[in-house]
Amino acid sequence: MADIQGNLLRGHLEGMVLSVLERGEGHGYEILKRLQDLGNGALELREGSLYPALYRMEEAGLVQARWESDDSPRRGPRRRIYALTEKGRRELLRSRETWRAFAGVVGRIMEEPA
Amino acid sequence: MADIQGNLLRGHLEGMVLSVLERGEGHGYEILKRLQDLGNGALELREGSLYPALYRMEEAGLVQARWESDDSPRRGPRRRIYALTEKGRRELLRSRETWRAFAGVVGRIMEEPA
DNA sequence: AATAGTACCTAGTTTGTCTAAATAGTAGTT
DNA sequence: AACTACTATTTAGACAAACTAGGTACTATT
Repeated sequence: MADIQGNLLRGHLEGMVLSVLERGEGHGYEILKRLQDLGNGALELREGSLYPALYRMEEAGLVQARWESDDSPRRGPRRRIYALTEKGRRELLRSRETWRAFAGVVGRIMEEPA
Repeated sequence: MADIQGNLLRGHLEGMVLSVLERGEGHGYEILKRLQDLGNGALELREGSLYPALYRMEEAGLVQARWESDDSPRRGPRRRIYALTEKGRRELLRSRETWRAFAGVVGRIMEEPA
C-alpha cells in the first residue's frame, strides 16, 4: 500500500480540508477520520498535521470555529466544530483549479510514454 | 495561470526528474527546460530547486552524472549530464505507483460532489 | 560595452508536515 | 479498582525539500 503522507501532502492538505468541509461542518477529529476514510487506508494523516492546519485556516479566515455547547446530549471530550466561511468557499474553488492544473501537469510528466 | 511551485511540488519533483530522464539522459539546465516546457508555463521550477534535487538523487544512486567531454564540438559552459541508473529505473516505477495512488486519493477528495 | 542566453553552484530562509508527547472524558473488561 | 481502548484536543520541537538570491563563466548579438 503506497502511503500518502509527509512531503507529498504539503500544500494539498488545505484544499482537502476545505473540500471535506463543503459537505458539512465537522470537528477536527471527525475531519481527520473522514479524510482517512476517503483515503481508503492509503492516506496517513496525523493529528499533529491536521490541527495546526485548521488553526492556520482559521487565522486566514477560511473556516470559522466554535466549541460545541456544553449542554449537548452527548458525553465525552469537548469538540471544536469547524465550518467553511464565504472566503473559504472561494478558496476552495481556487484550490480545485490549482489541483486540476497540478494533477494535469504532473500527471502528464509522470505518465507520458518515454 | 495557476502556478505550480513551492510546497505543492514537494515530494513530487524527484519522480518528475526520473520520468524526464527516462526519455534520455540530459544535463541539468536541459532537464529544467524540458520540465518547464512540459508544464506549459504553469510549472515554476527554479534552478535552486532542481540542482540540489539532482545532487540528492545522485547521492541516492538514482542517477549517474558525468561531465561532458572537453573536446565536444560545442562551445559554451561545461555541462553535467545525468542518466538513469538501474536503481533509478526501479524508483521510477515506484514513483509512478505512488503518483497514481496520490492523484487518485487527493483527486477523489477534491472533486467528489458535496 | 552592454545585454541576453546558456549552464552551474550554493548559503541561508521558509514553512508545513511529522514526532511525540501531554491532558481528559467515556466505556468495557477483568 | 485497575486496565485498556477509543474519542478529542493541544503543542513544542525536529526535519526536509523547495525557494531566494545571489555568484561564476562562456558565447552571441546589438
